[in-house]
Amino acid sequence: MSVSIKEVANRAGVSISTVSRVINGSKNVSPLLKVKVERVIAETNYSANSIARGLKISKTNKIAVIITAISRTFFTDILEGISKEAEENGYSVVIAETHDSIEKEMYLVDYFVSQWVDGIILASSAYGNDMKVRRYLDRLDKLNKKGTRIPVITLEYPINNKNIDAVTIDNEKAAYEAVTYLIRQIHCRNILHICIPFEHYLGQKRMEGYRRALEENALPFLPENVVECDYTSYSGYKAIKKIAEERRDFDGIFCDNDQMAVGVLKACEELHIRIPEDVAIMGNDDVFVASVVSPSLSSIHVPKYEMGALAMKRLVEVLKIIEAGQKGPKRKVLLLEHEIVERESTVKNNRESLQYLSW
Amino acid sequence: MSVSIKEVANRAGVSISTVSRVINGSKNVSPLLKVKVERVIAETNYSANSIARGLKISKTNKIAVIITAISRTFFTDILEGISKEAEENGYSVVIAETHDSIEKEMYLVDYFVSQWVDGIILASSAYGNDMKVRRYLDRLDKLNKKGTRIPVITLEYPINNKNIDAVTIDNEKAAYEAVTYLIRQIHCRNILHICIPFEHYLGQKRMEGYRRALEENALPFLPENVVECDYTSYSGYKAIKKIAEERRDFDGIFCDNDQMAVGVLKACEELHIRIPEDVAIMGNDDVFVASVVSPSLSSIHVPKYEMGALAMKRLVEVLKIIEAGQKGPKRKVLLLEHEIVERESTVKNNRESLQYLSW
DNA sequence: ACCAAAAAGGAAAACGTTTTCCTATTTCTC
DNA sequence: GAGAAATAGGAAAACGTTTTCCTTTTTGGT
Repeated sequence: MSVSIKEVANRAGVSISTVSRVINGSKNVSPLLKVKVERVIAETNYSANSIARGLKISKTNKIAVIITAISRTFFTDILEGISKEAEENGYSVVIAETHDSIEKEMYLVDYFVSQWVDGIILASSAYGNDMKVRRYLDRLDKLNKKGTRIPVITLEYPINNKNIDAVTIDNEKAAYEAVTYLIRQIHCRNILHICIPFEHYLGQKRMEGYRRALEENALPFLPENVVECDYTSYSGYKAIKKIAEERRDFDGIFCDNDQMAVGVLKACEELHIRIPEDVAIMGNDDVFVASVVSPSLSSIHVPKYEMGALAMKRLVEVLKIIEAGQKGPKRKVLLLEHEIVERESTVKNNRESLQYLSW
Repeated sequence: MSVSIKEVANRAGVSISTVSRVINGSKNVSPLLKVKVERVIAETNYSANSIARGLKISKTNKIAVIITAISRTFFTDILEGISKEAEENGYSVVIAETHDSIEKEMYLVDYFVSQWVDGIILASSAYGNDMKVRRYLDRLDKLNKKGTRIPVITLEYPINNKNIDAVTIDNEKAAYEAVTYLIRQIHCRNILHICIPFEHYLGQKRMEGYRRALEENALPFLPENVVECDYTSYSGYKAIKKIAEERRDFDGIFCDNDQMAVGVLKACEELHIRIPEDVAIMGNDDVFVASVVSPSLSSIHVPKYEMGALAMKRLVEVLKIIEAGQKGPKRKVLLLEHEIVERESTVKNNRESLQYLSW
């Protein structure tokens, strides 16, 4: 057992209160005693027990981060951003995975609340509008309200609740721009859309963008050109194989994430479809793998690191306001800029220097 | 603020003790009161404050995992293994990154100790034998000793301390087998070794394996065939570019990790070196990227998920023993089996089905 | 029916802090 | 130099639990 404040007080010949005051830099302790106490602290290597302190002051300096899975590469940069910013502000970060289960997500929120985390960063899987989801959103809402408020902020997209902060990009616009790029720059006329599940908010937004781009460029929207997949590379791979079997024509593919795009790439390779000559491919997210595969993958760059850092920054900001006793600030949805990154899957021989590869 | 045990006791018309007994399933509470209390708990949504409980029973059910960086893909499967096993045993996991700084690592250990984590899983960067490292190892050692012991277990390789548990593979043997495979199966005669830093324990072991394989197959060990790199793809890329510039001959490359191997792959592509016809390449770790790049990368498969799960299992085991009041068990070094995975970078057209790709 | 033993359940101490409340001492002000 | 004001610093309450130590009630054996 490590040494307690009592022990330090005894050794320094002062009261517990004085030691506490020294630790916390409060007023009303003379230089003499201060030095004495500090010496004892140094030689005993004492460090205040944060459990006990947490109990007393109802603050744990812990932020919970709930994501779907660590293995989803999309999150790695986000996590780096979060943890760097957290560290700078004296917070520590607890990461948990939902594996896309909304039950798990609900459980985790409750769990972390019982653990007295100071705030929650959430990449939610809660979409749809059924009873369960509504109740869950209500619960989140309550956390966000006055009283001992635990602020929540969501990543990727604004959750379906008008009170919860979010940091995100404009997903509709990103999809729109990607497809427009394929049409205008690469001159595709027949573009497949490899989707994440439709019911998901992100899925819908990207679908809207895809559609709008076609319409504005006077291209027909063909339902059979849209394939609902499930995030994994294999689902993208299968989709292309199936379409090829049906001998359908296409000259461009827009994938909702890079992971599926990699599967698409593999399928094309096996089918001896030349990329980008026969078919141009756009991914989404610009995960590090995109620049590592061959041909390297054009994608929509999402500022993931910034997204994480910003989420944490906002949380700290809100926490400060709450701590100051004021009521929580109005909701904010922070919109970050995305950007199209051209690589070999849309432009021949467009090789980038490995030097700038962060991996 | 959520409802406290006192509130529950009041509402149920019983004492705090009784509520506590119900929560913890202790003896000596009549069915009647039990039901009453349970009802109140259900309707108030009460859940015991784990901070207070932690303070009382000196157990937080938290395990700290200290790794170098989340972005190092090697750890993702490990983390999955850890978190699954942790969850099954009622532990939650806190992840922190050292970014290869030993100071940071030391700080984190102290931090987590002050946070009263129940145990620590550590992918240490502490190697070498200077004063600082020795002091640090001493400190770890003390944690592991009797008293309120906090068990520590290291990943990847046994840390230089004879008392700390580890779960690892036989790194020397793995390197030996990889190089032997290049010599015997692929008939390479001139094998480069792209290394992680020599001073690192792992670097040394792999070097030994490389050397032994050459010797046992009567091939000369040429110092200029060994290049010390720094984990990143770019360092591997540069190494090959430089060697090519010097117009040196080689027909096989063994890389200490897949990340550098990917850089090597890129360099070869730019140099119009055909893989595997001109040069065969072996990576190490079998990170998911290995099966995603083209040509796909042969590698040494390290059972990462199992590694994480096993580390956690062992920790739980030790924790149980300690909790039972017995003195900590003898040190254990758990050795897992690695395996050579052949892909296109050593065998032409050796394509694997995407179906089994976990990504 | 009586007594011992077992079971039930409450009061209060303890965990390691922070902080309020108080008293004693020092420092000003005139 | 006297009184007020400011400063130092200790004792104790409080945070939300678990658990020990009791006292009271129930059970069971004869």
